[in-house]
Amino acid sequence: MPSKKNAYHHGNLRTELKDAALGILDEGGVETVSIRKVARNVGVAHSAPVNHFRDKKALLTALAIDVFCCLSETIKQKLDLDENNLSEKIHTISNTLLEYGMNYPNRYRLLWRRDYLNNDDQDLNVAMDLIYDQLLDVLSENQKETNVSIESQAIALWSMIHGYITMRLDGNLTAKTDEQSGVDRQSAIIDVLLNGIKCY
Amino acid sequence: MPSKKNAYHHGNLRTELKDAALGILDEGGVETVSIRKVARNVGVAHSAPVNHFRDKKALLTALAIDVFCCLSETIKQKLDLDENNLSEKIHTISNTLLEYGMNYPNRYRLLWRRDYLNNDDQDLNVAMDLIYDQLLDVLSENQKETNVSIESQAIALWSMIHGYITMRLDGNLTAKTDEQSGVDRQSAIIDVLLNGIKCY
DNA sequence: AAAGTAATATTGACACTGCCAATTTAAAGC
DNA sequence: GCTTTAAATTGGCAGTGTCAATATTACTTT
Repeated sequence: MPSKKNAYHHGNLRTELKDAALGILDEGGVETVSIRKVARNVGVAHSAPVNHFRDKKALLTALAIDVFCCLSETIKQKLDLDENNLSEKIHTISNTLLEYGMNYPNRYRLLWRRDYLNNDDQDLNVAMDLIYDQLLDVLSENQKETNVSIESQAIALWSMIHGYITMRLDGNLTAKTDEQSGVDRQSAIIDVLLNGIKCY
Repeated sequence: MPSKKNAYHHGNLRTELKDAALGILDEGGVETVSIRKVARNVGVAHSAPVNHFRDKKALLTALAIDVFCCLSETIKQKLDLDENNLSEKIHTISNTLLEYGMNYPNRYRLLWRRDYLNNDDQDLNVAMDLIYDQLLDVLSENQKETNVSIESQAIALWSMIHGYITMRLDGNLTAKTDEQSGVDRQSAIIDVLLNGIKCY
């Protein structure tokens, strides 16, 4: 039933709307996504989407869920790929997220634009937790005893990665190698977290 | 010359526009700020602001600059207050930023909404660097030799603080105390950065 | 003081937006 | 075959940012 061309009832309008919206999102960011433009690109009346997405937030939320799932799936695959040690796994997660953010900046940004999303959407929140849970899993492997909880470690890591990517995407930082160690900045800040600033 | 009431020429319209915009920003976030609404609140024609702010971005950029300056000034004062050691200074910066973010969530968010700001505005970028430079200054006090550069340490710290605040403001995290150490989460993640995750 | 210039505010308009209501069309269920 | 339901259409409303033309005031220069 999904293949009905030139029909009044489109058949798979929902999917096509998402695809079109994703295209517009990639192109110009979430601000440029308008329901009417999406409808226009699909070739359908400006009010047709309402049957599939209650409002603009519903459409964008659906996109964000897809992105979250895709992203956590990618991380999962990379982690499963080879049997790395703990610190390598952390670098892998960090690099995967950064790479995705650089490749799809507007998709990554959408994930955190809560003002454009239905924050109460349960599917969205479940999808968000997929990544955080992976961090928890990886950190749980650590045998060394620590002062603070695994949760705080995961939040510290998650915060740092997200903050760094955000700034990179916003153009506040540029891709550079660490002036001292010679590794790229992304790896350097992860190393800071792993080893500590160790003051005094 | 700033005091001219009931005059055709307002006198200090620019300042009043900023104040009104700040009020709307605080109330409902950057999305709810519209030039027309600002003009209405000030009691002036919908197109009057154009003489003082070229467009909406110019108005919001002016606000962001003020916020950045106010914020870095607050940090400066708190750091000068007493002669703390390095780790305490870092906690102070972190706490100050978080506190400001919790008190003025929409102002803090505005700082990073580069799509609403004139990114090329030089004053804005200078104001942004005020905070980062303070981080650099504090970290430069560290005597211990490190693997990575001060810059990477500052970026790591800045990223983590910003990422954490962002998530807190977005409701992805709630205020909690660390399950293990008993200190608040904000302090806990700073401690993670200071001491390191220490895996091997 | 008068005239001319620049700054500032007003009004009106345009194209765009999200959303809503009423309507038309097609599909599905009995 | 008829009814019900789903899906898409059209038209309209209030709101937006921005522009152009105009009116008003303030400042400068003579």
